[in-house]
Amino acid sequence: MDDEEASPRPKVAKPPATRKGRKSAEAFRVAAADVFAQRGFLNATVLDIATAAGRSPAAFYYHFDSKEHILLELFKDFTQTIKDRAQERFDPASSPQVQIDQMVRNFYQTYIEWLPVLTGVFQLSMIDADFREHWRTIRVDAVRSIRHWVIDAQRRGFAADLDVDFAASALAAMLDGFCFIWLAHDGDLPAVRLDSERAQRTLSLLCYISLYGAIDDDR
Amino acid sequence: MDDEEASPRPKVAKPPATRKGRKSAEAFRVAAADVFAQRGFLNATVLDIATAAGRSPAAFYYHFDSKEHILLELFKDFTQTIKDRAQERFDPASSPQVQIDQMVRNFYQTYIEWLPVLTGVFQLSMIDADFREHWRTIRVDAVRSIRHWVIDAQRRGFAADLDVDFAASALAAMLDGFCFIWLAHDGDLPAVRLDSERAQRTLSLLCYISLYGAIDDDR
Amino acid sequence: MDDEEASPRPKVAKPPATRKGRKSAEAFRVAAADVFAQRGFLNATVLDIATAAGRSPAAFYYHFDSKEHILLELFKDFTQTIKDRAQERFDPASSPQVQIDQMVRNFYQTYIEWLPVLTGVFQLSMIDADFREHWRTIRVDAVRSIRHWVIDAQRRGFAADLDVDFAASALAAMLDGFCFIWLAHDGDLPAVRLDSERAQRTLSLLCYISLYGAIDDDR
Amino acid sequence: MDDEEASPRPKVAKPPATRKGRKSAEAFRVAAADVFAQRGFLNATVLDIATAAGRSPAAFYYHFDSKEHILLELFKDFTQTIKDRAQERFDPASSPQVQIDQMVRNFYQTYIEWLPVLTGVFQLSMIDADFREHWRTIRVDAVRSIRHWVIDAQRRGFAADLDVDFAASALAAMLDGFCFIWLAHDGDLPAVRLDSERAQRTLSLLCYISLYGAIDDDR
DNA sequence: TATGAATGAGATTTCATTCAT
DNA sequence: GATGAATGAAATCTCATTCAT
Repeated sequence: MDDEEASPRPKVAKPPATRKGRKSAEAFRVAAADVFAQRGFLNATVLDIATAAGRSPAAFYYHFDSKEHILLELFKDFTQTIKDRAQERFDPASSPQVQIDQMVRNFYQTYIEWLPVLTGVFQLSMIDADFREHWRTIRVDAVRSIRHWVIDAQRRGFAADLDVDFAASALAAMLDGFCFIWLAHDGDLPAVRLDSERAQRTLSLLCYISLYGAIDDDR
Repeated sequence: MDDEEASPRPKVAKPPATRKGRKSAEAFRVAAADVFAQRGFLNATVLDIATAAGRSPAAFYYHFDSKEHILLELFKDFTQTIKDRAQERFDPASSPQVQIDQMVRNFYQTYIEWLPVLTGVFQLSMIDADFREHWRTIRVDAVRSIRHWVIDAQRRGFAADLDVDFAASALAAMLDGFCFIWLAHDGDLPAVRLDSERAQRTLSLLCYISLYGAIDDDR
Repeated sequence: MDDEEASPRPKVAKPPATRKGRKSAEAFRVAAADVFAQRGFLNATVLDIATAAGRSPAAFYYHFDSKEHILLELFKDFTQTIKDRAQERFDPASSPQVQIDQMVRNFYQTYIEWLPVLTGVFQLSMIDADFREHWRTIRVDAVRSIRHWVIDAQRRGFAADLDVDFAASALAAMLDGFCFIWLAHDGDLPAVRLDSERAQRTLSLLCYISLYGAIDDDR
Repeated sequence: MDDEEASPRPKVAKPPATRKGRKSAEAFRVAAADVFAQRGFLNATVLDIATAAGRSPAAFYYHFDSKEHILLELFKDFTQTIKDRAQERFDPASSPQVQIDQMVRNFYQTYIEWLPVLTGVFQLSMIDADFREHWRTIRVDAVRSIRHWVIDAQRRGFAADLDVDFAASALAAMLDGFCFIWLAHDGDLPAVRLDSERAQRTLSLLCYISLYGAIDDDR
């Protein structure tokens, strides 16, 4: 007689086979995103999600392995979407300023759209090493894009004094942090309300100027 | 993200009366910062802290009301220190670039020094509405300072197109986010190691150029 | 920030420090043995044990790691007792028949005394590889003793055709199985009630005769 | 060990009507035996069995009332087989030694053949009162046969000092226990590997000698 | 007959926090 | 001041079993 340790039941994540199943899994996905958005991933319980989905906790475990796993799935949806979009929206003919502007707005919109997933992954990244890695992969994409801007700017004779990597990382942090504060939370300044158009324009300008603006040496 | 806790906590933190008491409370403070730094606030347990302090969990509750409260106390130490420093380090005679540089480096150094507290408050801000407020107060200081830079720059005829509030918030997010990623975690780019001097210089430059660099109108 | 995986909290089993603690741990031990005896180890829950001990389930986990661990501790008590006794009760001067008789009765009495532990370990051995090993160690002691009888008998010209190892194992299985059936359960024959004296005598005789062929009346 | 379940189960097992149904039920039977052998009855889940049968858990419940019931059915198969064989293999003309030898070998072979069922019933007997009874019926057959040997031996002037019932039970326990340890598990002595021929011979001899005092070489 | 999906009931375990000493 | 011991309240997860199709 062997043991449970000897041959652990392999839990294979199989996709739902029937329409009912697909509907249910989808209901859980939606509910999870909702709950994550409202309570935050760390505060959310499987019971919360199941209740929001109008299903039992046990049903949750029929479809997903754990709270972490459903987040992971949402995250996969996210990365896939990002990948698909990346190829569409790129217009190499336009000027750097336009390109930067497009990218910034793109980032901003995506952040809004995927808020629960992004904040969820971020929260979990504080606790779990695997998700720290996932979080990094999200960032790295943005950082690399921006890195190209910096290199581009330097080729054209600007931004010579900037360290390419740190500058890219810093600007990515700016976009990321700004979106987090204003979209996931309520911003930092008590009296100020978010005006998305102004916000995107400002972010876009900051990126562009910081790369293509010249230092005034006659200060 | 909303929260739910509302029960009033009648306990008042009493300052330690004896030398032994003071020593113990201090040991807990140090231990808490250590543990928060190592495991993160959310992962840390009171037992962890007590063990690190060489004391019992029950003793912890003699000195502090809860895990949250000791973080709060550390946080108060932090705000006090910041306030004290703010008055020292300000040199109104120097040029904007120098002022910005000093402020950025100051921010960076403070971040290093208070890492456990800052990340702790940040983590807890994800879960607890009160701490979300505390977190905001940390940020607001930085944002306000930077806001003055922006206004200054605009007075001198630069950065006209930037929204004052959003620009300030964005630059603060840049500093904050960059420090978090590179000081609390390992940065975003796999192969790149942190060079604090270059990093600070780049951050400083980005802030300055983004405010005082001119847009190239002949794009 | 490290992770829970990186440095799992080491749960060291420390012996109770105060009288209260010792009393409590002992209460759990007794309760566990009771419950194991009544419901069987596999059916028993931590809640059962805690209730029987007049304590909370959480208190159980203060003293022991798991249901398995408390059984392990009881089992350690058992092995220790066995070891201690083994040295007392051995009289090398007496005849084989007497020695065998003593050993059989010893085995029988020990079985009665440690019934809950022995059946518990046995039950768990069906499911858990580690406990299968523990169970084996219990048996091996008996088997080795009996093995010496067989060798002795063969030296004296008896039992020549028996395989030493299998004979020893078989006789041990007889003692073991008989005790299990009649002491842990109700025996096999519906109408027959246990008479311990006759039972021990019969077991003793079976062992002796099967090795020496006949009863030595002049012992 | 007491039990608690008392609720009446009104379901009646219906024999499969179609060929497909029979095939399926049979597949479950085979799979169950396999799984019980591999994981042990207590560790086995209905899902395991269904998976092994290449069917769904729900289908299992179409054919059988519960995990216990399929074991019960296997067990019935076993008892039937035993009954059938009992009448074949008995040769009243041969000597006691030969009869005992045949019976021992018969027992040993049957044990091998029905291992999953026997260990399953045994395991369940630890938890469930009904199955304790079933287990007893398995044993009782063997015990009664052996009881006849003892009475026979006593009639011929041997084994006078043995208690008939306990002796029979003890010898049955020896066969049973030995087979369990060496066939279901890996035996007790680390270095020793099972040699079925020697094992059967030794068991047979032990039974015979313990009753008749010596081997009759002129049999 | 068969299945994917669903569920109730329970067991384990953790942890912040309190209490008696 | 300090501690060992204790606990309530949760959260996670498993599994036998049922149900709609």
